[in-house]
Amino acid sequence: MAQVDTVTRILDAAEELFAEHGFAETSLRTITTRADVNLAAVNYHFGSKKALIQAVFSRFLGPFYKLVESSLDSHEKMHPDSILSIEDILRFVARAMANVTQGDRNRLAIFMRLLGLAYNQGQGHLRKFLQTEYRSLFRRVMALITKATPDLQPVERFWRFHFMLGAAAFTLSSMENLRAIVEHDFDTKCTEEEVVGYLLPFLAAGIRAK
Amino acid sequence: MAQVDTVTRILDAAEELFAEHGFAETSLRTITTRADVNLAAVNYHFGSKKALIQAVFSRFLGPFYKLVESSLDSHEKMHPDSILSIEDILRFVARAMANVTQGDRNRLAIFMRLLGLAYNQGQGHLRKFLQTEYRSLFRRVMALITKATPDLQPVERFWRFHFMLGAAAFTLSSMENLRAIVEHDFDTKCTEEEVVGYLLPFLAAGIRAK
DNA sequence: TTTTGAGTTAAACGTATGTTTCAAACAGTT
DNA sequence: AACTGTTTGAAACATACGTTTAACTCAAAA
Repeated sequence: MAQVDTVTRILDAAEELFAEHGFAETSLRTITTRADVNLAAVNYHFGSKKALIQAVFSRFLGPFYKLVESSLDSHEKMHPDSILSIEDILRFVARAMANVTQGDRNRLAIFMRLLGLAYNQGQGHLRKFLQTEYRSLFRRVMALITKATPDLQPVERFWRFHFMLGAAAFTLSSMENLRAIVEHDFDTKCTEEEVVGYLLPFLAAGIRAK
Repeated sequence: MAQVDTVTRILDAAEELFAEHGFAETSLRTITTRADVNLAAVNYHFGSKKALIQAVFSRFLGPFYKLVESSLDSHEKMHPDSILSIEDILRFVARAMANVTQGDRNRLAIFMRLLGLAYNQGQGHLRKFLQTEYRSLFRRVMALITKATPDLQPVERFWRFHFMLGAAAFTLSSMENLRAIVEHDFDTKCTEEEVVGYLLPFLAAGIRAK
């Protein structure tokens, strides 16, 4: 076996390059070159480019999924019948993300960029893949949000949820650029934690507007 | 001259297809086929695909830009020294957008998609094009927002502004997809106006959180 | 009438893409 | 050491792309 698994090297390279340039704009040759792997390796190990894209998602979403599930489970075991506030829910999610991305600062931005692309990319196989593969987690979080915002109409809650998703995906995915602007315009540095600290109150206030 | 100008037919087709499938995923052949125009016409009239993308955007941005400027001008002439609320500012922008996009539903998605790409795409031609084309309007709106939120720290206002931008860009650019989900999950149809009607209170509440 | 020049057309060009092929190299088992 | 299934390697394949070319159309100017 090589120093690092071929599959892993491909996933690492693809993750970075997809986030940087998008899916259609990133060729398998660029990926395999950066991964220092033969071109055919992608089709051998993953089957197709589409499958590689989905694999990139799964590697991130899998651990994230389990972490959110387990932390929610343990919380519900300790505090049954408790109703989480929006802030609580967001903190749970944010903490899981921080845990999954820890060690690789760019990983959060990368994932958010992928998420944004997945939503925008036309009749994407990506969105359907995400929807079917991670429906139960989505529903569980959505159910918590529903309990936390009992006065909201379902449709409006749906839209506000995606407003939150958009605010997070957009800013966190271009965090690098935005932080550079902040440093230039305000002569201040922002850590990732500070940005998340700004974000969560914004989201919470937004979802219970009026 | 044909029934409709070749240039216009190309722009119309490109606008629809870009919104539907994205830029990289839309080929010139698809565009020229739908426009019922020869393939070479794009390169003859616009020079390149990049230039076509910018032209599509300019056709939207030009009128939008002028509309916001003039409506702000006339308001300031009628009510000098008045301080606009966040809701007022958002309504000005939304109304200009509605005016520019009226009659063609995809235009809003196009614009938002371009905006997202411009922010995400590291050093693409889009970002520079938008920055130079967009700057003075951006600064004017930002100044109004500053007056409307005097208690906010500049850095936090900067972030909250981009949270708003993100929520809008993300949801409006994938509005087609999201509306389909709403129709499937809630058995309800959402008009664009309704979505914007949901969006603005969310944004306003978010930017003055706490 | 002839000339001009912008507009259109069909075809081709060069390049880049995702994918496939098949022989060579490898690792583990007997 | 020989066999076996798995992984890699270099090359080719078929296709799709953006772009360019050069012949052609045709209305208006000279």
